[in-house]
Amino acid sequence: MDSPESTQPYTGDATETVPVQDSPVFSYISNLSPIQPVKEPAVSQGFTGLNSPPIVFTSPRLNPHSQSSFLKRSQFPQLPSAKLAGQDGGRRISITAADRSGKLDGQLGSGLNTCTEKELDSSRPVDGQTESPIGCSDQFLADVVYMDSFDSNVSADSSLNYSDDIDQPPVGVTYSKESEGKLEYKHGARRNEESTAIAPSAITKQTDEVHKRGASVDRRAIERHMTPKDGDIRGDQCAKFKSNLSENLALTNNYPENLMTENAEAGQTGHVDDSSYLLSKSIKFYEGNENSVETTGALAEAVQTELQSSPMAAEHRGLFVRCLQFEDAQQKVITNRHAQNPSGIENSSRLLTSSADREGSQSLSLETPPTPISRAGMTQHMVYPRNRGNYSIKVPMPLGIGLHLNSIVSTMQVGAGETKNVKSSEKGNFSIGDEELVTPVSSHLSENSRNSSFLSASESVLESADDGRRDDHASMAAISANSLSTYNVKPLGNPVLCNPIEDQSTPVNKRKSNTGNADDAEEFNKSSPKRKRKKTSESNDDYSCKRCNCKKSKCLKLYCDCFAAGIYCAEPCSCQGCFNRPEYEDTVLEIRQQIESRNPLAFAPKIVQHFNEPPSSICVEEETQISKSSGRHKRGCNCKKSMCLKKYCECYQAKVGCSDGCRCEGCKNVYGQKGEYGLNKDVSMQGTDETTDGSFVEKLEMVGSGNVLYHTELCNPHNLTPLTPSFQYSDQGKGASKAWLPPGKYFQSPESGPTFGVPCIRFPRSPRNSDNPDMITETSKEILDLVSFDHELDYQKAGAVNDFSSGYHGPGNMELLSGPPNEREWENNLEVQPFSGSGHFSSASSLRWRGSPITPMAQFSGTKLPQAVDFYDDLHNIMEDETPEILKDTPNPLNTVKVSSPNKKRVSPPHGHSRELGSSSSAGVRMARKFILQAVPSFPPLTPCVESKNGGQEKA
DNA sequence: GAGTTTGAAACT
DNA sequence: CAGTTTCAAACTC
Repeated sequence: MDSPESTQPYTGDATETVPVQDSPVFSYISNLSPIQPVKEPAVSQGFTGLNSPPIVFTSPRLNPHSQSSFLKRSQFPQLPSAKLAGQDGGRRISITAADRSGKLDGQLGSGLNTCTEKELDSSRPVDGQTESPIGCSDQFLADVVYMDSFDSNVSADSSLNYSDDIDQPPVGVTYSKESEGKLEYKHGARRNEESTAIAPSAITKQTDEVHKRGASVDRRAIERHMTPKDGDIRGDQCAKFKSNLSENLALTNNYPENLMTENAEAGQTGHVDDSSYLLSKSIKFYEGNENSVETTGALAEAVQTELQSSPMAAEHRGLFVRCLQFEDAQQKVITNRHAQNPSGIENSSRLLTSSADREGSQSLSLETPPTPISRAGMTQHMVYPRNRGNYSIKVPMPLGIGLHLNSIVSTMQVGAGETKNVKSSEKGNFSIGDEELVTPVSSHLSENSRNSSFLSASESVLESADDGRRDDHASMAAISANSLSTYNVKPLGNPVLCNPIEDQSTPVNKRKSNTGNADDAEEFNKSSPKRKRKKTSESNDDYSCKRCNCKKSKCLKLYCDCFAAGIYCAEPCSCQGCFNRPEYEDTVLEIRQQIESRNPLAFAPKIVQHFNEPPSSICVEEETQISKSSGRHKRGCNCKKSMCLKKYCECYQAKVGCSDGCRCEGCKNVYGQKGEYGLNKDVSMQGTDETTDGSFVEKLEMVGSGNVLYHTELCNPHNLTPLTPSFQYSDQGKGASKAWLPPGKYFQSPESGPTFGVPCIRFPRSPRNSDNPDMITETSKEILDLVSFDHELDYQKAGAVNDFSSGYHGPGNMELLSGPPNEREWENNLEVQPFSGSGHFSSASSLRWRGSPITPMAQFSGTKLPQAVDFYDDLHNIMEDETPEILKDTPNPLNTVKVSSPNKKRVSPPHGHSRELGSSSSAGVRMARKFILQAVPSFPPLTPCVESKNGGQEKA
């Protein structure tokens, strides 16, 4: 692909790179617009302010070139302005362009705009934005696509947009209004640049008007555009987008001036819906929830296609790349949809795409249809959007970040093509179940219903899962497993992971009791959960994904397995009055935040893997071989009568042994009794005894290690913690960790990877991001370590090793930053698990972290989430290079979350340890902290990898 | 499928 | 933080 650089001259990014300035183009541009210099600062600020937005944008997968270009672009919006020269700022110009540009730009731009607005908001303390920084990150993500897609041109445009946004307080401030104006505005920006680059003079006129419009635009307008057809829109969008793109490109090349015009005319009409759709999405993100990313991804695909065919492709390489990233996912999704849901049901694309698709990471959201309600069946589990409030990322993360279990599931489903119809979601309209909740929800409802569609989970795939499918999905499952806690998706490789199908099926096993009751639930669940459940359950082993049967909790309490797992209730659920549905996204998020505020670890994966331990040792017990996984329950059980031999026991249910953290009486857990755990490993462990929550956990790593763990957690909603992507870090022991996780996994699946990948971090936790420890690469581990020590302290007691709940991070980070390192030695961690006398695990080894979507961190904008693929390298770069700065810069995410680091003990950073990370141990450590700060917060955000890379590259 | 048991989550 | 209540899953019949 072309390097952005090549395009740069074209766009006139002169500001960014010296070379560009030197270039004739630059000189030309400069001549055109004297003003340029002025804007530059603004633009740069915007980005900087954003913190890591740029990073976010970049997709992990992006090739370095593209990334670099991206960065440049972002940084140098000037060109456009310069072109416009006479005009005030790049803003107007871009705006006008938007008008003209029409849809294409609009689409791309929409994402961008939102982002910019958010950025503006973020930058402005005053603004009343309720949204968390995270939202911004999401936006950025969306934007990223846009930017990437257009190399030089785009970059310029993007830059313009940002600058504009920045300049314009009003828009940025009230993001609520954007609708049309934004669309146009945004869209225009990109095109403008293109056109402007060529024929700057033409553009300027309308800019003012456009700009005005944009400022005043109403979100409503956007929503309007998002009609039911939105679902279909996606498909159309792609096509339109492609066509437009191609046209634009052609025009641009030959007749730049014409391009503007055409776009304005044709593009607008044709794509209005799309753009609006995108816009709406972006808005949502902005608000904190939805991802525009998906949309953008779809667009990107289209663009890519276009590019490939078109001569211009070379120039737009960046775009192409992005498209590729999203492409797979989308395609899959689309394919699935069509195949399964002619109607255009959406998928919960958010989830990572099948592991098979590496690229898929993004795929997540791409597909989400605009349709308000549901996406058809796609995924059983929808993950919550993270952004709102603290929640980490939403969908945007297409790639990785945001994956929740649901997403994972969905993706798997999608990949398999198995997806079945979803229940209510498809219906489009469904009655809300609960009156009671309704009140609070109601307000959101309208919007949610519309928007929520993105999230809606469809389900069912699981059931269908045949064995064969399962295999295919296995990867998905793995991913999901990872994601459970974090978002990380595992790549296919793991057989261990539960099959998604199975997981889902599990629910069946669980209970049927209420099936018929739920009023609302029934509606939602029209599909007969029972059948499915039975099938799946039967076929599957004990584990299966359970579905809830809540009657009184509205599925908004941790009593609800679905809710606890960070997934939306789906068909299989027999819940009554369920509010844990995409339609009630806002409510769900709010409640979730509340819960997390009380207990940051609430959504953290319950099962953590002990770092040191081998993934699993197999012991024969009882009839079958029982694998005693190294995993342990985060908080431990409290069984008194079941002797930990029944599923009443969470440890047993998760198929993990009881640990010292358990308070059970008469433990006879076949997977490992209380006293047994840790004996082998560490002597230190013994001392710990039952620490309260968390202490024990710390030692453990997130799931990932053993197959058993994966299955259990992954499959079990409980285990899933999409929202809180936790990472785990395994630690220092790189080798050890690796052993667990096949490196290949990380890298291979882009899907998982990038976004989650790493680390994702769990995450990505999500999902939940990510969590698979396995997923984490060494680098990630390193990062994690760094982070971990920060967090560990706080978390240790919390026990939520994995979670990243925002709260934790915040405090944790704070402490780390300000605070001294700690007392504990990291070094010990690796091999020994240090439970320090305190009984807490040693931080180092445990590294865990979690990024909960919610975490304030997200606010940061996404920091960088490492992504699977290049992620590793990037991390190094980041760690060493920029990351720290960014982290520093970024405001601390403090969160609302309370931190309770129970222990508040601090672990000393692994001075000695510093992993290999960059080679520089000490430096690495430092870096790590910084990195962590950002990373953690932003965790959900998304495309860590890219950012990291970029950062590293840039510095380089 | 109804009812009971169990233990986590939530509440006080 | 401990005790109690609420809740839903697990289990039994």
